[in-house]
Amino acid sequence: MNDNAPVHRDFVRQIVEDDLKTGKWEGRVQTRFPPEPNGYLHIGHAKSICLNFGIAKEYNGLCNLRFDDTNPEKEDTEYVDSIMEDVRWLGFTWDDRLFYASDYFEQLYEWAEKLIRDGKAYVCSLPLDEIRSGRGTPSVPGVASTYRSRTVEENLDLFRRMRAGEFGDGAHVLRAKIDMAHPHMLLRDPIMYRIRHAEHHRTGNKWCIYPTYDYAHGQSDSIEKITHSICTLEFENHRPLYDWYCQALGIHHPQQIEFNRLNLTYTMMSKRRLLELVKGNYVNGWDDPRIPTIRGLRRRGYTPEAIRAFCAYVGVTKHNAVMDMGVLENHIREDLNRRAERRMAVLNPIKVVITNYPEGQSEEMSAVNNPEDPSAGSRTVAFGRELYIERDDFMEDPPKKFFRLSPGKEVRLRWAYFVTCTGVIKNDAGEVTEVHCTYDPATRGGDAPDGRKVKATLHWVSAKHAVAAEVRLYDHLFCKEDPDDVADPSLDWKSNLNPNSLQVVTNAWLEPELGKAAIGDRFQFERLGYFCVDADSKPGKPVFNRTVTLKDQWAKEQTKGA
RNA sequence: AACCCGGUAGUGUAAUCGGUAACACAACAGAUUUUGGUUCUGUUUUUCCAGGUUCGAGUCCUGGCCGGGUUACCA
Repeated sequence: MNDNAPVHRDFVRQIVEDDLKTGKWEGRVQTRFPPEPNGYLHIGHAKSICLNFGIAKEYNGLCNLRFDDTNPEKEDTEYVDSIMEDVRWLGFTWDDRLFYASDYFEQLYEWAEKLIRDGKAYVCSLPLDEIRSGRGTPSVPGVASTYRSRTVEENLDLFRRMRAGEFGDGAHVLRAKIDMAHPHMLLRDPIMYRIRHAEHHRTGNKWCIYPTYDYAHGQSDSIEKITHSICTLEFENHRPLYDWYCQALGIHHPQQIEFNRLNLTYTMMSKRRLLELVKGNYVNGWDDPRIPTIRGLRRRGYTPEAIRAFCAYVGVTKHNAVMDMGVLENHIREDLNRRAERRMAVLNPIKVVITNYPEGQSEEMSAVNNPEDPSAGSRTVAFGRELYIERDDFMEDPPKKFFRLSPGKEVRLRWAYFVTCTGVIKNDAGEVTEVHCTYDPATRGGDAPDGRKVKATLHWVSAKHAVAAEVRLYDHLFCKEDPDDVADPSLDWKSNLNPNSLQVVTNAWLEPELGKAAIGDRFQFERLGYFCVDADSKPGKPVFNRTVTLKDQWAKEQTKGA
């Protein structure tokens, strides 16, 4: 995975390159990532972050981090802090270019007065519902507000008194005077300022009027001398307004470019719904490894490199697309396959007794840490008479394509010996509680001197030396590819939540080396998947999260039979 | 309904002023393998429809069809 690998130019980069060629912005490239601090960042934001910071880097430009904090009732410093942390974790830096739309409130206010003086804005005192109904419908033109013809002096006076706090919430708004019959609903005298006696997380109680997104965003871009204002498709309709404000004010006018937002199967990206899942305790916080937040993915064991590679892979276009979750999973597999050291762990243990191995004896077997990376070296793994293997790796009465252990069959124990199953012990219920085997001392290390082959290699741990652990197995958050796919109209998307999205294994056994792992460390548990050490780990009581399973040919084979 | 945007293998993308459809993943088959992992090889499947312009159209034009967005004092 090479972040600097030549990628084909998407349409946004083509625009940037064309502008560079024609000298439209004097050779400058300046972008920005403008989150509203009202929620945690998710992988959809990662796509936007990679695009904005990526373009700036590729074309010797700059990318600002700007908080779009124009709605005090929904925003909080908690979100500001988490967003900065997540952007940094993803591997991007804004140096000293950290801005807030709230930094521009005074300038925005002055520009509003200018629009009033130019006859392009007015104070409207209609109640909310009348403003709404007055706007008409897409097919029916709107009706001019009775306040549309107020004089400049009256508007200025009222607007200043709005700022001074003389009126209650909703008593007046400032509207742009555009065209009440415009086919674009957004251009039918949109609201620029509303009265909100609310404390803002940065400006405190200095203001009681706050600019709307449309009145603040383009001008913030303009103040920062942004060249390319890249946003998602749902703002396409807002571009005429963006352009109108810049033109009416006669200020630096960046180009707004819209791209398609990222959608993934089996999950969802809506901030509102993510908030609902967290507040409703459907998941355990914003860093729950099942949700697609940046910190959820981080806790799950994803690397910034894998996320960046994925974002580059998904591409940038203008039509809605839904990426298969499997593609994201493949990216973390690809990254971790190269980097993660191998270890052995048994999640669903069944005991194996090597009946011809001396009681009380044990030995150290040498195991390669990463076959993809010779420099990762090797470690030793304790072997003994009693072992645990995966319950799924033994079948008393196996189907034809089952290569693993069964009575009379010989398999290899990874890095140890060939063993042959000689029998089983069962409990009163008829369940197998112990598998008996004999080993071939000549196969130490896992190779048979006589050249004979086995069809399977199993992972194992020594019962006497193994470390106990909790392992959390994650699956898709939703049962359906599309969480909104609900047949029963009385149900909503939450009815598609996967009840088995978290499975906690409390009696897993790990090879001794894993007892030393530190929080955040990532490993491949051989034949099972990639796992990382969770923050809930305590000394002597490690907790692992499964990041993703390995591809599993055998599991696929079994689904076919079913 | 009006306005805006978009339709290329199953999925995501490419084909850069019109030049004869490709890449990745998935799927399937095989090889290799001390992980049923990795790696490698091969196979299947594509321009929404109908006209038009042209020697030639995924690309341009016209008309349909389908999908998404918008109709917040959210962003």
